Amino acid sequence: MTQSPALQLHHIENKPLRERVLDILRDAIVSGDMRPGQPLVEMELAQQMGISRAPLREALQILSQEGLVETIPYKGTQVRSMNRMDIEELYSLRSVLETFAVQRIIARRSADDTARLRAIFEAMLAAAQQGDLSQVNEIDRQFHDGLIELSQHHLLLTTWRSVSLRIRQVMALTNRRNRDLTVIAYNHLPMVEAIAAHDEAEATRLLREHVESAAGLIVEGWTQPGESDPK
Amino acid sequence: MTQSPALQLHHIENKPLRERVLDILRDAIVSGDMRPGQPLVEMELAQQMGISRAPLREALQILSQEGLVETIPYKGTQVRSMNRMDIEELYSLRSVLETFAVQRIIARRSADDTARLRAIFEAMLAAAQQGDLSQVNEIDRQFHDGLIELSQHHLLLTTWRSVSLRIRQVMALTNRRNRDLTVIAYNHLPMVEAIAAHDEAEATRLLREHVESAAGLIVEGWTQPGESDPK
DNA sequence: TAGCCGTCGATTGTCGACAGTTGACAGAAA
DNA sequence: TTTCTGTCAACTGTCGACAATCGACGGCTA
Repeated sequence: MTQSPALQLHHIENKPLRERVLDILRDAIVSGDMRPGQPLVEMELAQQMGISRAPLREALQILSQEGLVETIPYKGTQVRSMNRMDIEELYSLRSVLETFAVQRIIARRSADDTARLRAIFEAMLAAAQQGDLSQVNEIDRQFHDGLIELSQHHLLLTTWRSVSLRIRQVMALTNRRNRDLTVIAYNHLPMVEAIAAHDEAEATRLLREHVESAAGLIVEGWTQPGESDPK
Repeated sequence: MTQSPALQLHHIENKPLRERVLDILRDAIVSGDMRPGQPLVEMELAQQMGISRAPLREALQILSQEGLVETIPYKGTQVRSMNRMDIEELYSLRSVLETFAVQRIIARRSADDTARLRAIFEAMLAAAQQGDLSQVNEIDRQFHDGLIELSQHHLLLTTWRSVSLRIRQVMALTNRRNRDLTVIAYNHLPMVEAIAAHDEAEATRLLREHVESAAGLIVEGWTQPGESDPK
């Protein structure tokens, strides 16, 4: 028998524990629930999740590679703390990567691309008009992730993931004052239009400006959280 | 007692097994001793090195994050194979990262930086004149690593490491015809001079050209090794 | 009192054994 | 034959126990 017809059972996925643990911990870190400097004791976490240390350690390895935690052999692991320079580096590299993505998008001149970006912008605007901050943030993330994806550069995507995770962490740790959400949303429009117009110079200029202003807002009021500044 | 005077004992280092294993495997891969597609069976490797599977697995995790091997849950790990597109992505991202580094170096306008680059160039030229291919390659690596280091951007350095490892692998897997070594060496001189002259436009143009020609040489005669091309 | 050194608890590193998953193969059913 | 199903071997995933390391504490000696 091939298959009884209409009944569609959905895929039950069986990830290794390591990956489920990874998702949980990563989420806790980038959401700010686990704060910089917080020690991650293997036994403790494993017990808490009801698993053994092996898969937990493997998850920590990966987080370490992603730059979210810091492990010192024979000493332990803690959530990585960031100082001003880390944040500047983060945002400057982000700017470089996104610029590269935009250049590739423009070079391809695909109408689908601009349509998708426009759609994301519309969604962001709608959320902004309803004053839904977290939704705006979520869509903003989609917008920038979208730029990278549309560039169709797999290695860039991989590299981006690691940078963007830490940016999310930084944003979660920053208590932003509520600026006007619709202004934030409209900030994205010129960039979409520049891409649609295949105007590389303008698009990259706008992007750089966009990222730099974002960085500025963050760096400005730092020093509170993970004090790893002085020496 | 503080210390008896002149006797200098050098540091005996005690890395976890995981890291020593990592170094060995990484080296075998980027040197081309382990070829793309080659399966890495945990039990086999562990036995061969006389250790247990735990630290070996942790090393494989990291290699996987570095993009040197590919792991599929419950199936296994193998040396990652690369097709033409992978190589194009590798070199295009490399170009972006190095360009960024050069811009930062120029912005800092440090005489020490240019002195160091000049010194590396001199060494490369000397090796080239003696026809020492592997030495030229080694110094070429130092040159490009040097650009990244001099940019004083820690996150960039981290990102670079992963890209440069895979580039080394690609180069090791390519049977280059022996071009004139002194020509290769002299190719680096204009870039050093452009940096010394703080001429950003020229420096980035030269760099892009440099990387693109390198990529061209590789991509041209590919298809031999890790055939993961078709579908 | 000041400096050295053994001891100890907490935590990470490593190991060997067992459980679960996969793909291939052989044999039963149609 | 062809299709399905049980079985098996080769792995990877997970576990609990043991070994090694580190920092701190406290006693010993000068």
